[in-house]
Amino acid sequence: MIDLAQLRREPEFVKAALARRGVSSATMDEIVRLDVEHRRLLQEAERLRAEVKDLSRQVGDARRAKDTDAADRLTAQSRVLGDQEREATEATETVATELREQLLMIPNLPSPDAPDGLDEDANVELRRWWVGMDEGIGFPTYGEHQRVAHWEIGAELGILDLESGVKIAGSMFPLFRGAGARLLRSLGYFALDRHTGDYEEIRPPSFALTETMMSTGHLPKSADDMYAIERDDLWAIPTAEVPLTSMRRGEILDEAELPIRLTAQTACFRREAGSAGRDTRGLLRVHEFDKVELFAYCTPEQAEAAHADILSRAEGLLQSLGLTYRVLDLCCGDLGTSSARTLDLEVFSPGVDRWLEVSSVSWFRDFQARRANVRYRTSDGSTALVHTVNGSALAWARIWAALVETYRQPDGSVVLPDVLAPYMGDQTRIRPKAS
RNA sequence: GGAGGGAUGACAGAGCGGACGAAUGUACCGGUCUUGAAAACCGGCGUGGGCUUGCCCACCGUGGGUUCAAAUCCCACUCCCUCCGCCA
Repeated sequence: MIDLAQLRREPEFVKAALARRGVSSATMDEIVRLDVEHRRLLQEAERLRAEVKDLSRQVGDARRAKDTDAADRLTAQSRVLGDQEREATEATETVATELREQLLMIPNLPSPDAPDGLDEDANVELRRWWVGMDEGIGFPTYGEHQRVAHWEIGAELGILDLESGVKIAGSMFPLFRGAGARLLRSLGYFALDRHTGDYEEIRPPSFALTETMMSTGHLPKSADDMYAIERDDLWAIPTAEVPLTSMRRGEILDEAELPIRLTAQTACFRREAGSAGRDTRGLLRVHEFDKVELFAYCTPEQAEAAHADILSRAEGLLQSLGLTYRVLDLCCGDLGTSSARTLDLEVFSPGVDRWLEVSSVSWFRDFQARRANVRYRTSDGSTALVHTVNGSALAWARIWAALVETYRQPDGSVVLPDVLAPYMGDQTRIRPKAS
């Protein structure tokens, strides 16, 4: 949620910042109008309530003094004012609700550093990395044996069974077999082991309350992108960011605790409602995948370093796996609702000949903290909102796809990166079943 | 799923219709005393909101209701504890 006090203080600044991501000035004017109206009504309601309270005290005094006449007179007076107060409060609530609903739809102010632009074409590529780059070797050229889509490789090796997934849950729910399934498990262990020294390992619930979804900004705006279990008023989490942000919801943290750094592996569920018909083949876009997330609650001063740390860890994993990737600086229009600045990592997948988004490293400033009401006690004793930052360390499915395509050999087998050997039972190569 | 008990400030714990935003204790912060520390004593010590910055308003698990007046009474829900049943 944006800061309403800031909107009052410097409306033109806020409007200009939001205009960079396509929020109209008229929308903000309406919010300002509601805010003014709300405060006007609130003052009137509170004035009446103060009067009723005062009269009630006088009734008590009169009763104790056995002055029945005065008590009856004051009671009648208070009753009349009470009715007025109820009306005024109701009017205040109506406007407050309207204001809250509008405010919840407003995205975060983009960072001044975020590039201009209204769609993904305006994203800025910051850098690329590939194996051997540091030694002066040029961007890799991929052989014909690597120009095979992962779903073909998966079928060939018997490690990906999309048909069974469809049978069980419908399209875009993949099923992995044998070494393919173990490869996923290995990626999870590998990513967690890399970070659990500095980030506390968390295993959160996979479902969340509406309030929890509100806190990160996934609701009310993105309801169609998520799976709902209406009977129990629960939502399937689209990322571990959701439970981790609410883990300390409503708390006032000790400044000495910060930054609080957490990591969690969870399943992530996405309906992909807006993308029907796109990327339907293989693992490019799926409804369920696993992901290791890195997350931190921190002070505003710590946020930049925390963001950079998560980015370098996410990059470090891709480098260890020997995957080619690039870093994109998302333009204002392509930022997620809650984010002020996001850097995306995309791996190059030679078989499908595309860059695949595998990580989003975002800085939310106090946007989510305001919704989740997560604060910390500063050294001078006052409270302030924390900043939240997070990023995917490793998101499967797409990583899996890029791995098998990148490491496919001329004989059709897939060689596994050395770093996974301890997790693969020292298996270093996946061979076709027949051979 | 059934029966009972409970939910109050950082923690413990009182209050069970009328000056209660809330006694008391602990913890914490400042001061006195002390070479220093402890003890003792004194003072401070919830969060948010509104505006005329001194005042007002809200919050005692959540949401409704009764009343001139609700932490306190009534209803529903949630969560925690104990017991019974079922179960990975």
